[in-house]
Amino acid sequence: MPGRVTIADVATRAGVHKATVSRALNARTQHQVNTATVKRVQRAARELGYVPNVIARGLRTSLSMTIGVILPDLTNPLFPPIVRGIESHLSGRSYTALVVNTDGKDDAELAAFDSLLERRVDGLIVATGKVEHPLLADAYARGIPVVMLNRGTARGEYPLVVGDDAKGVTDAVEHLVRLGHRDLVHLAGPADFTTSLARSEAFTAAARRHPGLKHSIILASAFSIAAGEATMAELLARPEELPTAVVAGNDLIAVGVLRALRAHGLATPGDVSVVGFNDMPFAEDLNPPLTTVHIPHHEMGVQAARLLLEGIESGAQHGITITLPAELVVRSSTAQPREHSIRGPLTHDSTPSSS
Amino acid sequence: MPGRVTIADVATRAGVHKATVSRALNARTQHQVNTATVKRVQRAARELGYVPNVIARGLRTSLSMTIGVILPDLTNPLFPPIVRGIESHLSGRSYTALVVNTDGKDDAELAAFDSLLERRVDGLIVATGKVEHPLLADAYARGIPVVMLNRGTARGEYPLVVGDDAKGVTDAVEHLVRLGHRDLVHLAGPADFTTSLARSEAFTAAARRHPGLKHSIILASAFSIAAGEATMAELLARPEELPTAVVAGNDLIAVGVLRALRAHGLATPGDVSVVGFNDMPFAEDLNPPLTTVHIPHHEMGVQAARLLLEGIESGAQHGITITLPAELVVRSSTAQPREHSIRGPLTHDSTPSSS
DNA sequence: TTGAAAGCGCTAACAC
DNA sequence: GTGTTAGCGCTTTCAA
Repeated sequence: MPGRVTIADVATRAGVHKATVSRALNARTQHQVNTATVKRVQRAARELGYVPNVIARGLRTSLSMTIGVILPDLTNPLFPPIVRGIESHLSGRSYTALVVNTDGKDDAELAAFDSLLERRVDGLIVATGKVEHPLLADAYARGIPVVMLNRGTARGEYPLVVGDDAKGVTDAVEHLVRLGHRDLVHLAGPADFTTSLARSEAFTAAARRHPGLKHSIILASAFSIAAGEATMAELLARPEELPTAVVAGNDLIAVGVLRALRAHGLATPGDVSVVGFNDMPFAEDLNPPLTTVHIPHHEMGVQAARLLLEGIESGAQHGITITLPAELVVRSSTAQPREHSIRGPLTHDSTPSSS
Repeated sequence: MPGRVTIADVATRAGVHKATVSRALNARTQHQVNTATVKRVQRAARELGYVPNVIARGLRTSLSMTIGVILPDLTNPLFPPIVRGIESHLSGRSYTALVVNTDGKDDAELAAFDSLLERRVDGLIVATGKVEHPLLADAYARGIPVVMLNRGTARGEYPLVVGDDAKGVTDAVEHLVRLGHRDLVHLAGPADFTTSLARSEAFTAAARRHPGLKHSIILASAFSIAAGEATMAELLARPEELPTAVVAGNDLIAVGVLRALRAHGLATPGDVSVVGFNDMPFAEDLNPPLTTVHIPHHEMGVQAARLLLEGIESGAQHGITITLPAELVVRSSTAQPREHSIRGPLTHDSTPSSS
C-alpha cells in the first residue's frame, strides 16, 4: 500500500539521492536543483503518490507548523467564526490549528496546554480571557509566542486582538438614552474575565455622562444563557425596581434575559429593552431580533493568526494591541421606555420559556 | 530556556540511560523499570520541566495520535457539538483532533485531505456528506481508517454514524397530519447530499401513508439560511399554491423559511407551519420557537470517535452503521392549518427581515 | 548541481 | 532491570 512512500522511494525511482529529492520538492531550495531533475523528481513523486511527512520534517526543523488555539467552548457561537478566521490565515501558509476547549476550568486549561506542548506547537492563540493565566508564564519561559484574543491579560505583555468593547457599550448606552431610557442595568459577565471589566467600566463611564441617569451593574455567574436567565429572574423578583433597559454582557446573557422576561409574562421591548454584545449568528432571528454590538469575529481570528505568525517568524513579540471596530446593530429588542408601571408579583411561568 | 529539554537531559539528571527514561515515563512499559528508578526519573523530568515530544515519538512509532475531522463549515451550529463530542472521547485517550473545513468545495476538500495526510493522521472522520468522495478511495488505498458522520457514502463500505433521519421526518409528517394539515412541502437540501436523499424518501413514504395528502419536494440549493429563504420566496410567488406546512431539510433552511414568510407578511404558524431538522442551539429562541427534530449531536461525535479508535487499534474496519435516536421537539412554529385563503400578490418586504 | 553523512527525539529490539 | 544500538523520514551542512 502507498501512504508509506518515503523520500527514499522517490529518490530510487527518480535515480537521484534523497537529499536531492528533498531539495527538489521544497519550494525554498528548489532553485538549487537542475530544472530537469526537479521535473523528474516531481513526476516520480506523483507516480508513487508521495506525501511529505510533516512530522519527520518537523522533527528535523523543530517546527511543527502547528499552532494551538485555546478557547473556553467551541459551542459558544462566538468562536466558530474566530476559528475559521484563524484557519483562513493559516491554511495558505501551511500552518494548521489545533483547537482545544477548556470549559473555563483551570485544570482543563492546563491539560490542554500540556497536550499542545507535547505536540510542540509553534505558537498559541489564547481566547479564554481569564484575568489570570498560570500557563502563560510557562509558555513565556519556553519561548512560545502567544497572542491573546478577545480578552487580554492583566499585565498585557502579549499581543492582543480585541473588539472595541468600550465603543460598543458606549454606543449601546447612547442608543438607549436617545430612546428616552433613564434607568439602565448592565448585566455583566463574571469579574474574572477582562472583557467583563472593560465593558462594565465603559458602561459606567457612558452612563455618568448623563446626569440623572440611574444605572447599576449586576454580575452574572457566567457568560451563558442559564446565567443570564437566572440573574434576570432575580431582578424580576423586585418588579418595582425593574429598569427600563438591560445592557447584557454578551448575546448569550441577552438570550437568557429574553427568556426570563418571556417567562414572567413581560414583553421585549414593550416592558424592557435589551441590548446584547457580539452579534452572534442568529441574533437577528431571535424573538425579538436582538439589538446588539457587532464585533468582526472572523477578522479577529485573521488578525490574531497574522500577529502570531509574525511573532513566530521574527522570533520577537511585542505587546501591541489591535482593536477592531465595534458597531451597534439596532434591531427590535430596543424601543422607547415603558410608561406604565410594573407591579408584582409577576406570573412566574415555570414551564419552558419556549412553550 | 526549557522546552528544549529532551529525554537525554532527564537521563543525565537521573543518572540513567535515556532508554530507561523512556520506559519509566511510558505507562505501558513502566512496569519493566525498578520502582525507585521510576520515581527518580519522574522527579528529574518534573524538575527540568520535561514535556515528551509527541512528534518524535510519532516518527518512531508511526502513530501521530492525531485524527482528522473533515466537515463543511464549523460555523454551521450543528458541528460544534459534534466536534466537542469527538474531542471528549479522544482527549482521555491522548488523541487529538485536527478539524478542517471544506465549505462544500471539492478542491478545498482535497487540500484539506492532503494537509491531513501530510500530518499522518491515524484516522479520519468525514462529515461532509457528499454522495461522492474522491478522497475516500485514496484513504482506503492508504489504509487510513475512516468513519463517516451524519451522511454516508453511496456504497457504504465505512462505519457510519447517523441520526435517525427517517424516523425524525416521519414523526414530523405525522405531527403535521395530526394537526390537520393536508398540503405539505418538503424543502430539501441539495441532491448530492445523502441526508437530503434519506429525508426526502422518508418524507414521501410518510406522506403516502395518508391518502389524499398533497405533498411535494422542492430542492434548496444548499443547507443554508440564504438557500432556504430564496427557495421559500419562490414558493411565495404563487400564493394560491402555498402549502399549509413546510418540512425543512434542516434548521438553517427552516430559518430561511421563517425569514421569507416574515418578509412577505405571513405569520408562522398562523399562515404556514414550519418544521426544522437538527434542533440546533437557539432553535427554541427563534421567532417563533422552532418545532424541529432533535438529533444527539454530541453523542454522534462520541460514537464516531469511538468507532474510529476501534478501527485504528484493531486495524480492521467493518461497514457498521450506528443510528442514534431522533426525536421531534414540538415548539411553536407548528399549529393547525390556516382556514383562510392566501391571495397574491403578497407584499414583498424588501427590507431586511430583521428590521 | 548532486551526493554523503549526521542528527532531530524518541522507542523497540536485543544484549547484558 | 538497565544499557546499547539502530532507525523512524526528513533537512542540512559539508564535500565533491
